[in-house]
Amino acid sequence: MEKSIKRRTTMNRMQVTGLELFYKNGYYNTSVDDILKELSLSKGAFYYHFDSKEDFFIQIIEQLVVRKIYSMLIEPIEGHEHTLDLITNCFENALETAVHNELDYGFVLSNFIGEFNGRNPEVMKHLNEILRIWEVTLVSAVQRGKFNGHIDRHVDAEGVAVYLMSSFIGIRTLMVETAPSARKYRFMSQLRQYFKSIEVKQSSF
Amino acid sequence: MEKSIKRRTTMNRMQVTGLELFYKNGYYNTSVDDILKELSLSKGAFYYHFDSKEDFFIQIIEQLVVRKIYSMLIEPIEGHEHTLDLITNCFENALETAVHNELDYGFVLSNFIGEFNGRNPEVMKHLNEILRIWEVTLVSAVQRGKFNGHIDRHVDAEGVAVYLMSSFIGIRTLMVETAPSARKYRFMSQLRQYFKSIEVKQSSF
DNA sequence: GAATTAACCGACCATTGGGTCAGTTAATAG
DNA sequence: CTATTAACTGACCCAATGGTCGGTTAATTC
Repeated sequence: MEKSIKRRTTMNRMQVTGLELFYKNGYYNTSVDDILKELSLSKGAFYYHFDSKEDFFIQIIEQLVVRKIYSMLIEPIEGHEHTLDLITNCFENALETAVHNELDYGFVLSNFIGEFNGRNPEVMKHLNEILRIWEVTLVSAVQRGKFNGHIDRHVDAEGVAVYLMSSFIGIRTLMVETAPSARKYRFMSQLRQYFKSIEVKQSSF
Repeated sequence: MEKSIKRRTTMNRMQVTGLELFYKNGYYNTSVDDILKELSLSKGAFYYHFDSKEDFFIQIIEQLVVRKIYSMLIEPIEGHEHTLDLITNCFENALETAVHNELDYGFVLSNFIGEFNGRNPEVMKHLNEILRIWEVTLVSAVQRGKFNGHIDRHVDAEGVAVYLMSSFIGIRTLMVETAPSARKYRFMSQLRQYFKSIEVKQSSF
């Protein structure tokens, strides 16, 4: 019976609140006390469960962020036919949560990359790992599309993946402050436009 | 003789070093002392010239960041003909500095947006202002292209602008850690692909 | 060359933040 | 019922940080 229910519950409460605050205020701008105050818990409780603030954060990434990103950005793309439709829907859904100002894991990702890049290699290792998996997923999705005859066979799958990741990360940054809904709509239109340009032309005669 | 030479020189030195460190370590993770140590100057000197750390930062944005972004991302686009070529070249150049790990103002921008969003409205005001100008520049560039007959007249200029900004901000984030040169190359290829899809088809008969 | 002032020094202050630890409480085992 | 242990408390430590202020130095002015 490794790790009792109570222990797990408390750790999870801390992680959930921690992620919320880290997302809102940034890692370096959120103190352990801030999180504890929110939960009416003490310093002792925190350091009983976690080794350090950094250890705490890495566990948040592994427990919460990775899983959520998997279910939002990875799994939905691992379907079979009509790759580009899958990706379109996936982005559509992921951005919709952003419109409603929910805790959005796509942005959490690019946010944290910005904050830790060049400062904390340990944390970056974990964030890069997520990016890598996302990239691999997209690349093989595109290759599948080429194989299935939906995507032009001259298309560079790696290129498409990088372009998709870029635009997604970027639109998430842009949606944070100004007119998220309008920007989402415009973004999705252009994404479809771009997709049309790499599709196999059905009737070009 | 408002603001003597000496004053200006010292302030500028502080700002340049400040931006460097803010870029490298983030705003909240860079102390005033860090900057001062670099320059062998004292606390007194700093608070003689600036009201606060925040005031200091805002002046950096206005003096250094805004101007640099103007010259890198705004002015090069304000040419006349062949809009899409202008934008392509502009992005190409801007990303090239990133490859060489130079202090890159495009990324500075998205970096700081991530750090200040929802935390410091005063600073965000300035950052959003830059984004707004960039957006306006891109929108009118596209409209010019439509007018000149280089861009398909059905194209949504605002949409293209948002899409371009997104992808640029995103690729800058992605280029920071992994294979910047390869990613830049792939990105530019896909950008050209996308541009082809909104160009006026020269010979569609 | 005395007076004024711009530019700068560095000791000091209050607060914050990560982390420690001796001790308390509550559940569980024997 | 007692002993043990898991879970948690909160006072304390210490280094760092933004900011203050009285004082010094060097350039300018008269």
